[in-house]
Amino acid sequence: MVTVRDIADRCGVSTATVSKALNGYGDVSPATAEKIRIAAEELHYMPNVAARQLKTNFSHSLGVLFEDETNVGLTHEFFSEILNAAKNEAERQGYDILFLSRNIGGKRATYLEHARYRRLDGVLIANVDYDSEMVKDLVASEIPTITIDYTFNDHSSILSDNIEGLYELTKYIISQGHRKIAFIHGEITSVTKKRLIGFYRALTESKVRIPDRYVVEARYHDPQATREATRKLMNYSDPPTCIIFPDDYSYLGGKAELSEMGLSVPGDVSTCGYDGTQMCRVLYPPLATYEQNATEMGERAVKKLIESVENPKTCRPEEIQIKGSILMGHSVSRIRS
Amino acid sequence: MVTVRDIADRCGVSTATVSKALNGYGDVSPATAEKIRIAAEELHYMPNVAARQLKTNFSHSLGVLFEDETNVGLTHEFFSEILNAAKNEAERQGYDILFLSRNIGGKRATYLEHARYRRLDGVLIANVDYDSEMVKDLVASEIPTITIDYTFNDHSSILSDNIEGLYELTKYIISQGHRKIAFIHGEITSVTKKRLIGFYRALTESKVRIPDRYVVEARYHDPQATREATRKLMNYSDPPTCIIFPDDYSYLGGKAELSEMGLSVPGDVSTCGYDGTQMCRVLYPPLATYEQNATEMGERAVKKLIESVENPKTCRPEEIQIKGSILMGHSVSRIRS
DNA sequence: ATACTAATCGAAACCGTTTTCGCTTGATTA
DNA sequence: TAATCAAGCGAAAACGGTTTCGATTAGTAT
Repeated sequence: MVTVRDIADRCGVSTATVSKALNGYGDVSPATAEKIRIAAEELHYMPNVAARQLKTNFSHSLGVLFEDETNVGLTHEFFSEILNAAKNEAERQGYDILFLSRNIGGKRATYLEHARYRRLDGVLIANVDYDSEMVKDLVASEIPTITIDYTFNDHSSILSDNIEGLYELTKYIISQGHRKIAFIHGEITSVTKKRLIGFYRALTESKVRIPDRYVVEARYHDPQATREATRKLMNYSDPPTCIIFPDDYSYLGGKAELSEMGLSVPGDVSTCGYDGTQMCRVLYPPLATYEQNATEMGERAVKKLIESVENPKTCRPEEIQIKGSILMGHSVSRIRS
Repeated sequence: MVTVRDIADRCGVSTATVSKALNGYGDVSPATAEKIRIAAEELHYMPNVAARQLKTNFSHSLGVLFEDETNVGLTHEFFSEILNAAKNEAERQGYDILFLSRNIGGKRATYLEHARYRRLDGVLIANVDYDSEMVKDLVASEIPTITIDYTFNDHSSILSDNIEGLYELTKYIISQGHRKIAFIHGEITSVTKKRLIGFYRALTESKVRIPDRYVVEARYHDPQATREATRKLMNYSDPPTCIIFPDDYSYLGGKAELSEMGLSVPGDVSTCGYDGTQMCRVLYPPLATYEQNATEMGERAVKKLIESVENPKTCRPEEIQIKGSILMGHSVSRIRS
C-alpha cells in the first residue's frame, strides 16, 4: 500500500507537505502541490481511512436507521426508494452509507453507541418508533440527524405532504361524483393523523358527510389486515362506492378480497392507494394514488444532512416539505351524482 | 471519550495489559483481567474503531455490491430480501454493512479501490454484470468475496437451484394436465440458461413437445416487456394454456394484459411466476411460483463470507446450493388432458 | 545595509490501539 | 543451592495520516 511517505520520498518533500498539498491547504507552492498531485496519481495513492479518521474524527460515512421489527424495512418499496436515492446522493458527495444497528462486535448496544463507535458523521432516520428512548437519545446527541416524516424540536426533517396528499386524493374522488367514500388508514401515527386531517378537510369543504363506520383502521403494508377491513366495509348494507387504502401495497389485499367477492374495480367499486409505487402503475387497472416523491425525499435528506455535517455553524435546522402529486390511474370511476 | 488509558490508570496497569485483557489473550492473570473488564463496563468503554483498524487492518465491515443501472436494485423484492437477511446476519456477528460504490471522496474509483479504501473485510456481490472488468478485478483481489447466483473459479458462491426450480414448476404444470406451456424468460444470463435447462428437461421427461414460439424473451423485473410478450403469446392462433413468467413482479404486467384482453386467471389461462415474493401471496388468485429462499441465501452468504474472513487458512471455497420450494398458489387450473 | 514581512516547508507531536519482546518474580527441578 | 522455567506484566514501537509551530528563505521597505 502506498502512503504519504512514498509520495514524500519521491518528491523530495516531507509528509506534512504532501498532506497539505493533497488537502488543498494554501501553505504550499503551486509548483510542488502540482508535483505531489501528479505523483499521487501515478502511484495510485489512496489515503488510509483509518489513519485519517483517527486524527480528524471524521469518518465520511453516514448512518441510516431503518427499524425493522417486522423485517419488512428494505422490502418496503417506498422506503427502499428513499434509501436508494439517499445512497446515490451520498455516493455522489463521497460519503459512504452504513446501516445502524444495535450490535457492536457481537455485543448489544444502543444506536447512539453504534453511531459513536463508527464515528458516523450524520444519521438519516426513517421508519422508526420516534417515541423510543434510543431514538430520542440519538437525536439529542452531538451527531447531526435528519428524520423522515417526523420533526424533533430544533432538528431538520423531510416531510411529505400528508395532509395535502389525502386532501387532493379525496377532492379528486369527490370530483368524480363519489359521495360514499371510505378510508382504511394505517395504525395511528403522526403521519396517519395528518392524512385524516386532509381527508376530513376535503369532505367538509365539499359538504360531503360520511358515516363514521366508513373510516376503519388496518395497518400499513399489511395486505391481510386491509383485506379484512375491506370485507367489513363491503358487507355493510350500505357499502361505500370508493375506498382509499393505507398504501399501494396493502391495496393488493383489498383488491384480492374484492375479486373474491366478485366485485370489479372500478366497475363495482373504486379504489385509491397511497405512495405512488412503481407497482401500482402496472396493475390492472392502474391504481389511482398519491405519489410521494420518495426519490427527492432521500436526496434532499442526504443533502441537508451533509450540509449540517460540513457547516455546523451556519446550517440551520429546517423542515423540508416535499410535494407529491396525484396519479390518476384508472381505478376511480366517474359516477353520476 | 474514554480510552484504554483511562482504564489502565484506574486499574493501575498498562494499556498493553488492558488491551490484552479485553481481547482475551492468555497473557494476563484471571484476576486482573476481571478487574479490567469490570472497569471497562463501568466506564462505558468503547474502543476507537479507527485506531483499532489502523493497527489491525480489520474494519469489521462488509461491503455489498448491488449494481443499479436501472436504479431498481433496492426496490427489487428478491434482492432486498437477500440484503435484509445479510444485514441481519452481519449485525448478529458484529459486522457492519456498507454499500460499495464507485465514488471515494467525490472522486471516481473502481469497486476494488473503494473496498481497499474502506479496508472492507469482505464483499457480497449480487445483481451485477459478472463480466465487467471491475467486478472481475474485485473478485480476483485479496479481499474475500462471495457471489450470488454466479460462480467464479475457486471462489465461494450462493446458488439458488434454478434448474430444479423450473423443472419442478414445469412438472407441476404438466401434472395439472397442461400441454401447451409457454415460458417468458428474462434476458439471457447464466441464471436464465439454467432455468431453460430445467424447463426443457421437464418437458422432455414427460414427452411434452411445445412449439419454439412458446419460448419468448422479455426482461427480468420489467412488467412492460412482459406485457408485450404476453400479448404476442395470446394472439397466436393456438395460444398456450399456461404461461411461466420471468419473475413475480413482471407477472403483474402479464396479468394486466390478460385482464385487458378479458381473460381470467386461471379460468382462461394459467400462470406461474418465479421468486416467491411476499407480494404474490396476496394477489388474487395467489400466484403459483417457485420460492427462492432469499432469506437463507443472504444469511448463508454472510456466514460463509465471515468464515473466510476469519479463517482464511482453513476455509475452502464452496458452492452453496440453496433449495427453494414450489408455492402452489391458485393460478394453475386443472384441465383434462 | 538593515529590518521587516510573507511564502514555503519540515520536525515532531499526536490520534488510540495492538503487539513484540524483554524484564521480574516465584515456583520447580536437578 | 543453583539452575531452569513459566506466568504476568509493561515499555515502546508501530500503524498512516494531520496539524501546529518554528525555521528558512526571498522579497520589500526604510
